[in-house]
Amino acid sequence: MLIATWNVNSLKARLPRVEEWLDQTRPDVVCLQETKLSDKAFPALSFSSLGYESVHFGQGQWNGVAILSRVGLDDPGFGFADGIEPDVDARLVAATCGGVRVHSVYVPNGREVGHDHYHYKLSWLARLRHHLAATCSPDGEVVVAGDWNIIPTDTDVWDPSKFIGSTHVTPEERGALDEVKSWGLVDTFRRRYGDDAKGLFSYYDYTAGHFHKREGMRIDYVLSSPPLAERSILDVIDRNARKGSKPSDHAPVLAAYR
DNA sequence: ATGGTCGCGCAGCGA
Repeated sequence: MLIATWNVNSLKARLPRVEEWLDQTRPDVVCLQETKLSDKAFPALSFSSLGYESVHFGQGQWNGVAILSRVGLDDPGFGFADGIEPDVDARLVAATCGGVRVHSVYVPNGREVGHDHYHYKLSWLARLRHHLAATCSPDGEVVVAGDWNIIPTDTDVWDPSKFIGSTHVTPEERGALDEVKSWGLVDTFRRRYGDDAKGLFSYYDYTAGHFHKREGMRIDYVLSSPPLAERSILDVIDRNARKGSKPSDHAPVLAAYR
């Protein structure tokens, strides 16, 4: 089972690159973020012609998440199921694919430390943990994959000194991520490569040649429940997909299980 | 050179 996550930064702008990549890579399941499409505009036919069932949760213009699967796609879930008021944004969609409960997440950016959007980010992560606890068990096969907008450790960014006082690295954000992980999710990528493996990034700002200078951050990851993490056989970031014409600013991240 | 790029949608915000 090969599962991928990719923030495509507009599926409308990225569809040719996504189709090419699906054809070449043939993952079993793909979590997409930032489709920036309404559900009506989601190109389900493009994916079905490549052999993928799909589910999309969008709002148009901003956000929007999807799951593609060629190993079945059942019991779709849209947003939080915590019985509180609905999330204002389309940032979470779930489905069962090949026996795995898969979640595609687009964690709020936070904008600035202390900003309303920063508090929204922290509460969103707390709601995600509650959502997981209410809808599935870490004793089962669970994947939560997406754009987390959090740099888990200083190893996951090219120059931590550039991020002092900014979002993505604060103890509050890292603590909120740790709370989600402590429900029962493993970052198999970091476990595989160890804390001394540097320069492995999933996101590079479009500006100022950051990609070519390898100035990026690892903010996209596939987290796995322990039974799946035990069967992990591969974790890679597809850097090639960040190259060429009209790339997303994020690279796809892939995880495989035996 | 004190910015640098995208995508949205058509000004300026968000990332």
